[in-house]
Amino acid sequence: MSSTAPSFRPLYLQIKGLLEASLAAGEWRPAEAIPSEQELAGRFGVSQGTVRKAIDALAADNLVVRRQGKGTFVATHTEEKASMFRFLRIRRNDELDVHPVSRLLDVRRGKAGAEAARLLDLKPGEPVIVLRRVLDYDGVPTVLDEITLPAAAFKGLTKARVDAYHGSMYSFFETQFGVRMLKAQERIRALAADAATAAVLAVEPGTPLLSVDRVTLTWGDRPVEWRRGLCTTAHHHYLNELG
Amino acid sequence: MSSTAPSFRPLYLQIKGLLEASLAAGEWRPAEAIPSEQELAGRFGVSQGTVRKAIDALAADNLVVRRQGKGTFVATHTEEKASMFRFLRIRRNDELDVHPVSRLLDVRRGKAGAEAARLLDLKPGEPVIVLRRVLDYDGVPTVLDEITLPAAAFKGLTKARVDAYHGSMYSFFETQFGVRMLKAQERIRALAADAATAAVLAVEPGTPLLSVDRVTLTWGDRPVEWRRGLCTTAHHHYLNELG
DNA sequence: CAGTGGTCTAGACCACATC
DNA sequence: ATGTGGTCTAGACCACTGG
Repeated sequence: MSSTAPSFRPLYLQIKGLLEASLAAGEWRPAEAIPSEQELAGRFGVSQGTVRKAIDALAADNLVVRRQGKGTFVATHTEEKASMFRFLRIRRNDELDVHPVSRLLDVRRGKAGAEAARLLDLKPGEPVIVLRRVLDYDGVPTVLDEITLPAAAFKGLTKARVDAYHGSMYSFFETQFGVRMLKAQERIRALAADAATAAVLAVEPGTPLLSVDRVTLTWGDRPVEWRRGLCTTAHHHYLNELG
Repeated sequence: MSSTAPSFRPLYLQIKGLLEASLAAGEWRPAEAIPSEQELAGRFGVSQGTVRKAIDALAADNLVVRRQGKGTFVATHTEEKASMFRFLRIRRNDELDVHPVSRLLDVRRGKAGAEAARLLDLKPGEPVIVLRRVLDYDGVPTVLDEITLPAAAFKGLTKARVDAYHGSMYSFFETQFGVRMLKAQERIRALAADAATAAVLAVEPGTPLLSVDRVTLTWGDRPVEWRRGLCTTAHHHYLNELG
């Protein structure tokens, strides 16, 4: 049915690329259903099986969620109840899946330093927004996060708006600014707590902490968040499953 | 063609289970080709497409490697040139993919303590083997590993045999003892270097170190290795990609 | 009931490796 | 030339959801 492939990629990967482009362009909003496999097959002039393989690949990338009997939906950070742990790797040592409570300390505007510029692909001096917050696990301060965002993508972000929002940070970014976090890279080191950090986390200065540097990417592998988390590990740890 | 499904799982998952059982039983040796899709389809009385889906799932689990034009092969730790980084997450800060050199310090036999017994699913006091080694990156000692193994699964393991072997630890375990490492869980904490560790890693006592506790599983999710790695993070970090 | 995704089949053809 | 995995198709039927 289809015209012969112009490029040298399998047809289903070309279809996947087209669907990705539509997703990135916001043709279907988060949590919305995309057209049925039959309809897409007709639109692209390929068989349903080929569309199916394309959508399977999108689902494997967490871009889309299949629900039998209902349809295929654009993935969202808002309604990820169980899979919220995809971007939340800190666990209690006893493995209880307790959700932390976030306490926002402050929101500041400033200019990108050398490191922020490099990691966020900005020029030094471009405007950034820096959020600081503490994650409490069972009331115990455990993680101090410093979140650096390119101001251009988050116009109008204020402490009041964050405080007013109920839900995860990534749900906030997605619903309020249309910035969807797709994947991330984390680099982990150990360092000694400085005085200020020690005070916030209620530990002795010099206590070894986990330092988790995360760069988060959106469509087109564009970095849109740099986050440094400092974590006490007396009662918690960072969990990683190696498939 | 096939008799109707006796259990209530999709046919391709049942086929996958059968293939897994054959793999676990060693019906095909590591690096060996498994039968072709056509032959397996005939053997199980299903279509080739169904066998394909089963094998796709096995490949996604890293149990098997597909090679177009050649066949499908039992995965092995021996010939993983690029993907050796699947179980090696420590990188240089400048991102150069330098392979470390392993220096084996000693091999001791002992009895499982409470922690080893719990993690390896043994009774306290059952015999274990403990290897200690240092990983040098560019000649700089960076990681001190303490590897605890259930002695029952590694009969005849001696320092001389490890020293004589050329290749990765997991390749050694696989080829010499038939123990294949399939997946692992890592729990990461920060702690201060004690005097002995500091000496080995050439840092000051009290220096913050990354502590990586890994429990590695073989067929049937049976734990067969507990490894604690202590890592300096002045020039290296632990890398994790979040899909 | 109709519509969706999920499974299974059978067959055709393509791409790659080997002899 | 042959055999392998990889893609694509068309159609049948199953399982689930919701009116």
